[in-house]
Amino acid sequence: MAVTAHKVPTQRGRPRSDESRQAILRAALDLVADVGYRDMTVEAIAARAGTGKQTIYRWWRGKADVVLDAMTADAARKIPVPDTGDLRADLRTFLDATFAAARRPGVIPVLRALMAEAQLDPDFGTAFDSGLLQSRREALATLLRRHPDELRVPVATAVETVFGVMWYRILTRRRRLDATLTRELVELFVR
Amino acid sequence: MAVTAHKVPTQRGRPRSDESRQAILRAALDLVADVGYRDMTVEAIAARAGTGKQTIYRWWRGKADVVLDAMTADAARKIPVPDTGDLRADLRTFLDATFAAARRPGVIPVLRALMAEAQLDPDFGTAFDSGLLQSRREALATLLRRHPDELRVPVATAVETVFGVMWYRILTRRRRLDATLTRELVELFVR
Amino acid sequence: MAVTAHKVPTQRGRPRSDESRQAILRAALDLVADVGYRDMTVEAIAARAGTGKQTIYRWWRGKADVVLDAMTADAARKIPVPDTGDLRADLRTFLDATFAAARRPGVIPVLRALMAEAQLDPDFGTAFDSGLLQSRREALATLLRRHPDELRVPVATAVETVFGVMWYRILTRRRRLDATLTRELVELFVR
Amino acid sequence: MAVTAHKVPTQRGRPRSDESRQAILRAALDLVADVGYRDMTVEAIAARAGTGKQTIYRWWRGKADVVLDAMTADAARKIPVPDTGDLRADLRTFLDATFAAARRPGVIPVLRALMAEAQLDPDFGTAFDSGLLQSRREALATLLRRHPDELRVPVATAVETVFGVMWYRILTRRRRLDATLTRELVELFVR
DNA sequence: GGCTAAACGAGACGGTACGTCCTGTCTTAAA
DNA sequence: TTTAAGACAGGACGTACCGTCTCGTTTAGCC
Repeated sequence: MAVTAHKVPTQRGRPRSDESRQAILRAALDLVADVGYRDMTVEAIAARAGTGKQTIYRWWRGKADVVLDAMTADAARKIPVPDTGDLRADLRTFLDATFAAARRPGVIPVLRALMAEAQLDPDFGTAFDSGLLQSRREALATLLRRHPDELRVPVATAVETVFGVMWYRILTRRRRLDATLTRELVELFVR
Repeated sequence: MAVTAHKVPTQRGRPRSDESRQAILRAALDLVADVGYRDMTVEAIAARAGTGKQTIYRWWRGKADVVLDAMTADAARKIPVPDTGDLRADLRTFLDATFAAARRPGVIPVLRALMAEAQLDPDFGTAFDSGLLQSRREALATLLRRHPDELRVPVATAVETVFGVMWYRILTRRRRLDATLTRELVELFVR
Repeated sequence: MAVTAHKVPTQRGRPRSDESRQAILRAALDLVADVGYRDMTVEAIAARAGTGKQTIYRWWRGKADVVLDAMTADAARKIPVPDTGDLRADLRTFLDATFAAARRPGVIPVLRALMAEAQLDPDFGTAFDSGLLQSRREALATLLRRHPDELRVPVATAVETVFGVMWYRILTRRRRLDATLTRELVELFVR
Repeated sequence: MAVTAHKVPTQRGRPRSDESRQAILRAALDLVADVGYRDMTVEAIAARAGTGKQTIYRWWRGKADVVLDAMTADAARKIPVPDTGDLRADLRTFLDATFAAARRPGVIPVLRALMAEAQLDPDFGTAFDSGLLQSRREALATLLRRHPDELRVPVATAVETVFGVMWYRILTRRRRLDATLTRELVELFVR
């Protein structure tokens, strides 16, 4: 077989600095915690990261994109979809893990900021929904679809309701996402 | 001696112009519809209303406050809390009316903007939650508390879940708030 | 002779408050001293005088007018034009008195403010020149005109030169207006 | 080793735009002529120059500074100090040139504005006096100091008196600065 | 090792809105 | 009719960021 190198144009010029990239993501998360998302500016991110503003605009579309990237990059957020054959147990496991992830320090302010930005910037809203939100919905839907007969409502409705109450508590800073809520939701949805 | 000496401090100076007030509220709603909440500025509200900026800042804390006021002032938003003794019927009536109010033209963009602002501005968030949101929760809670034994979950959880799924659909611009959702929710919560 | 009241139309309504008038003039002078003419506002004058802004605008055209009024009202500023027959003596007396008046506390800042305003506001400039400045020039001209032959330059030039050096020192906050200057000027102009 | 290690700190960032600088100075002079110094705003300068307001505030302290810069930058204002050995001739030459410079179109309104601002803003006053005014005084003092015995008054007094009458005519918009005044002043000061 | 090219930091740029301040006018009740 | 009070439309202030640009510098692959 012929070896055609024509497809990789061997990038020229100085490569992207991963050091800067990480400093920016780190600075963004720090600033959300320090001054809040609203008062965090691209200039402040650049200043704290020790980079130029242009470096941020070169790789992201704005501060919302940076924060979303920082959040997504956090690999520890992976939540497994259990499959023991027992819907109640699987659902309980999934919800406990989901809520635990949201309770990790610093996560809720970021989620609130991202959801807010999604309302204000249509493009970001689309990206946010079809990215982070959709992946969560898919995970839960996959779990629920294995036992459709045991549910009191269609899978799609169940998914929106579960994440609905979760986001409602996050956005209104009301009650915690804890085991009690898990128990109540399991009881609610499973026949 | 008779009671009523309770000081009416004889207002001094030129009274507030109700004409300006209404022009401002109107301009704000128009602008949300025209350019979106994010791109609406206090300057633009003042310009369209034919007032000075100072008149806005004198009576409101910022554009979010104006929009909230404009929305709240709309008296047609009153949703009655039915009490026929039949939980399913009452709940169905209440949800249908609630969803219908939300579906009125121009309402959803405003709700999205207010919820976004509530995330970005802590003070506004508090005002928004303990105002508009709380009044809705109270209404539904009042309805549900009449039949605690027929619910699968505590009243508080039911309330948050119902408004959770409603807001989730609003914020993610997903499926409509319609009779189907009403039916599913009634089935879900009522034993 | 008959007493006909027809010429005094017996003014109706509340008479002008002289108390307010004096409070305003006083407040204006105080404020020039406290914060400087530039940072003195009509609002501040009204506030310090305990009057409404309208009362100021009803009787004066702006803060410059108030200050000019306050300065002019100060009757102690009257400078006599001596006439002993001795030009040198008369001139010396006049200049000493003129310089002494200018040296009184608080006078120079006010003069500087008025001359500045005269540059910025053409109307005020005209009023200022044909009022305060002109009366001073007339006084000196009257004095000098009695001895035209003893002067090295025409009266008009002498007048402008004398007040020129006086104002130059005032406006540039340079050397004091004192007896040395008087002596030098007398020597300069009188043959 | 050779001397010259004296750190030229390798300028960083985008260099100042000389195009913008000149556009701003030009716009300022135009506006003084068009609407007068008082009604000229920084915003209008920026608008006419096609720059941002920040660019003005980055390099000048306000409109007075800009106008002073524009006036000073005009190199044609250089007035030589003649030295023929003949005081009367030298003085006449100097004064004629000085007055001619002041009579150039557009100059007097600017001078009046600057002197006014010098009264209102203490910092600007200091800068103005120790800059433009001082350099003029020095020039004339240099000329006069060569012939102290021929003067009727001390050099310092003569200087202040000459510029005094000049400024008095400028500020009161009275008689022109012309050859007649030159002749009279020479006659006045030179023994 | 020199050359080309992209990314980098720095920071000035044109622009926009901010929230404040003051102007001069007005509208009220009280004197 | 004037007064104190204070709201009003208007408009400039000086600041803060936006997103873009233009510098000199750095770091890579290629010849």
